[in-house]
Amino acid sequence: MPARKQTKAPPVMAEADIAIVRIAPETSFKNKAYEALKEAILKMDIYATPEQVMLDERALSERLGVSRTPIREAIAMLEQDGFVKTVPRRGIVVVRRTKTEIVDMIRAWAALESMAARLITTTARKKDITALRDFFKDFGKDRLPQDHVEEYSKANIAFHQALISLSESPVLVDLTNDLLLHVRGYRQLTIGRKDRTATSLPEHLGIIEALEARDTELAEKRARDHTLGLAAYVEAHGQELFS
Amino acid sequence: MPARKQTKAPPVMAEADIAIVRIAPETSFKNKAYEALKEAILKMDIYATPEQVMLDERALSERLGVSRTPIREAIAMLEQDGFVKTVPRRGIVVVRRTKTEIVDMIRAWAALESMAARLITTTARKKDITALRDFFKDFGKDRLPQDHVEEYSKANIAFHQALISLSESPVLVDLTNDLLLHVRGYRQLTIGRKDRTATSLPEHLGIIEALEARDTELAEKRARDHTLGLAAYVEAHGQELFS
DNA sequence: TCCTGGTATTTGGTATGCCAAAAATCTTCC
DNA sequence: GGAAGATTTTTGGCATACCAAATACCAGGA
Repeated sequence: MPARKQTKAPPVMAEADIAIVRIAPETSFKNKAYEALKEAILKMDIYATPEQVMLDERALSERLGVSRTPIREAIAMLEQDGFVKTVPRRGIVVVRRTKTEIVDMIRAWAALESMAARLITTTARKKDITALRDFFKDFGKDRLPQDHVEEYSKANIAFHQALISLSESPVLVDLTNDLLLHVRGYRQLTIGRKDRTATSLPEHLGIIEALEARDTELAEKRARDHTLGLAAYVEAHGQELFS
Repeated sequence: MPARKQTKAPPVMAEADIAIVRIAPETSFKNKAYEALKEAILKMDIYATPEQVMLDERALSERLGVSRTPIREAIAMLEQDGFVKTVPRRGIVVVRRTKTEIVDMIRAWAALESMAARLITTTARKKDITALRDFFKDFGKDRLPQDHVEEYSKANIAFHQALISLSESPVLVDLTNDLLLHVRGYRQLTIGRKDRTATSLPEHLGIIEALEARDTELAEKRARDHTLGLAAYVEAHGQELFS
């Protein structure tokens, strides 16, 4: 049996020199494809176009410069996430949610966030809670949220995510983020549009106050009612937002 | 170019005769593998063995009689579910949850279930709510739950799932089921063991009563507190249950 | 012109084979 | 006998080829 030639130079370097960077698993193509496709799907406004958006394995593999195999694995993952649905010999379709489904998701979000609020009152540090106000420091009497809907919407999302994070519950954080990704698919519904924006800020501050006061029940209720309010809003005014 | 021979007989049948059965997409190997592996993982007691359980793509493909491709796709899906974690050139390991993680999951479960309870008070039919009692009809003064822990545990799970279903919220149902699958991994913790079993039944009945009374706040509170009680129990007595 | 049979093409599903990194095993030299 | 080093084996990652079902497309006939 012929010996395999060795081209690798002997490692003469000194050990334990710099903090080992964990070698960076250099994400596989599968994961890269997953991230790329996920971002692409989230970026596009799937509710804007009349006909459903389809994906093509081969086209994607060419665009991303990899074979179909990792693409298919990425698609399988996206399907688990509910972003995509592959129909046997038809194609891969980007899932469009109905108004009912979105409302349903927002309710679940409300449930998770109210639990987060509950937990926060018992574990979070005062300064971290107070820091939540910073998300809205750019808004006030002289700069109304309803006059900067886009910007306020971003602050809104950031606030909610920061809030959940304070619960220090990975499960709540992950589940909520997943839901948020789906809900945010609706561009037009920038998380409570102009008319809701006005009441949004005071409610947020109310939540923060309850958290600071360590009033578990009140914080939970306010967090829940706030998000349920959004659900009700979408349910009532959602017609025009959906196809 | 040679013509492809046609073996299909011409369909001379009368249309609109029998209800077309939609052909049944005959789940792909990928999905079959997913289901099979998922069930296998849930069936095994991963917390019983000292060393972590590993899966081998090739071995699995042989066992299931399919190639590695569908197996890998199934693995990718299971990884999304959090049941499995594949380490690049090491292997595929069945994820073991820590006590903290389980407690965290139960809290999320509590959040979702309390929201379900809330919704139920406003939408469910009286008879459906009352039917929830049936799950415990085999237990009473003469047949205490704590004397039939295994059986009661099954009724327990069934009750909770039926409860959530009554909310008619697919999102709540799906999210809860996913969490349940992970939580149930702990065989030893048969969802509140003997000592908790005693208080479990009355609490369940309390939830049902609140639902029947359409007392939204109370139902929510009872549902939440009941499950949070389990979380607290696991957090307090979980040491001996985990490695 | 429009329908019809049928072929070509498209598309996801699956099987295989090879690669490189790691780990396991074996060699060899001190 | 032990340890460093080379080799084999294992294992997941990826590319490729082929299949069958579904569809698109096209020619021929009423």
